[in-house]
Amino acid sequence: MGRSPCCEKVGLKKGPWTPEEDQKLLAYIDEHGHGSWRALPAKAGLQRCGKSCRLRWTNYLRPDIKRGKFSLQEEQTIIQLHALLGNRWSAIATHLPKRTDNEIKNYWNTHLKKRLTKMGIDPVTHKPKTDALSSGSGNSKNAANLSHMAQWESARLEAEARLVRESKLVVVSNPVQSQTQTQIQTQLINKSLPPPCLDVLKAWQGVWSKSISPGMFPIGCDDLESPTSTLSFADHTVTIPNVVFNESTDMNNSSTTTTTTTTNTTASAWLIGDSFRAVNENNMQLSNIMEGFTDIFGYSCEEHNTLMGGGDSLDNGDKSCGGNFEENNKNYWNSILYLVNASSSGSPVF
DNA sequence: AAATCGCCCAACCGCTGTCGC
DNA sequence: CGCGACAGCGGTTGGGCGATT
Repeated sequence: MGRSPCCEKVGLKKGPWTPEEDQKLLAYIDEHGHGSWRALPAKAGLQRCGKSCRLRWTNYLRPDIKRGKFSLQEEQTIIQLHALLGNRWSAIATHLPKRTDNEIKNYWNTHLKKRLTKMGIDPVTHKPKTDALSSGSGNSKNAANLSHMAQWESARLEAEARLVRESKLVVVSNPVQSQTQTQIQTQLINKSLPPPCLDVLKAWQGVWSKSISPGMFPIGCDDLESPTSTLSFADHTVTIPNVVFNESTDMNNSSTTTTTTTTNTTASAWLIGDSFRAVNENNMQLSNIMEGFTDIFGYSCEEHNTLMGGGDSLDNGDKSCGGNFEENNKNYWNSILYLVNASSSGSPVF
């Protein structure tokens, strides 16, 4: 690996860029394109290394960069994709037009990560923190089991993400196989594979319902405060296209169709909200947690029921906010798959 | 008003992957 | 195949700035 000497060269400037330098770089790229980054600084009359120029251009000067506050939908996308991809910021950035990987990384580290942590969710695994369980209930066996399950969940999630990616690749590259792949994809969705976190959340419910008495909450939730957002619920309502898979049960035909509808929802939001709600609907602190989720994901359970068409997809006798795990599962993957499908075909990830 | 603290984010560092010779 | 040059990526840093004491 020949590591370039780059900025180690004497006389090259480091640190913040001046408006004059920006102007030079912009003018040069505007006229010639960036070409070789290494050769650019000399040609553009800049006392910078090529790497610094590239970074300045890609993270700041590029004309198609959107700056400023992240929208709610962008936040949701980041959280969902981070659950799938981890810290692969460039991959995540390909799904957020006009946002740079650096910006997304910074936003995650300074905002989203903290908010999830504050709500008792591990920002790495996107699962409820298990230490909260052990310290809150004293049930170390359950906590250990959950920890174990979390590991399996992580492994499985990775495999599922890979499957989805591969499916996408095949769809793009091989139209003959694409139908089969879509079937696999659909089977994946319909086989009641719980969405990420769901197993743990279900178990978590069990632990909580057994061990938590009113007013007693795990560490990490005790000091939970309402997130700082001042948005109203109405403001939170966002439109997220929801891919719906309609699978034919005809085994000879095995046809699978995919249609796209638009609903005001995102599946993972009410999944998690549901799990929390199921623990103890009357607990005040729980409602704070729910507020937190509502703030992060954009709407409440009640909203979800309304938005999903009066609870048609959720009822089946279950009056809680979506007790239907299969439905949750489908919607979670629909949501992820929408992101996948919505991405450009040239995405390096999918 | 000054000092301190904490947050944010642009920029840097160092590693890996890719490509051409 | 091996090597070097280069681009790209993710982790980390540190300066600026607003909030708090």
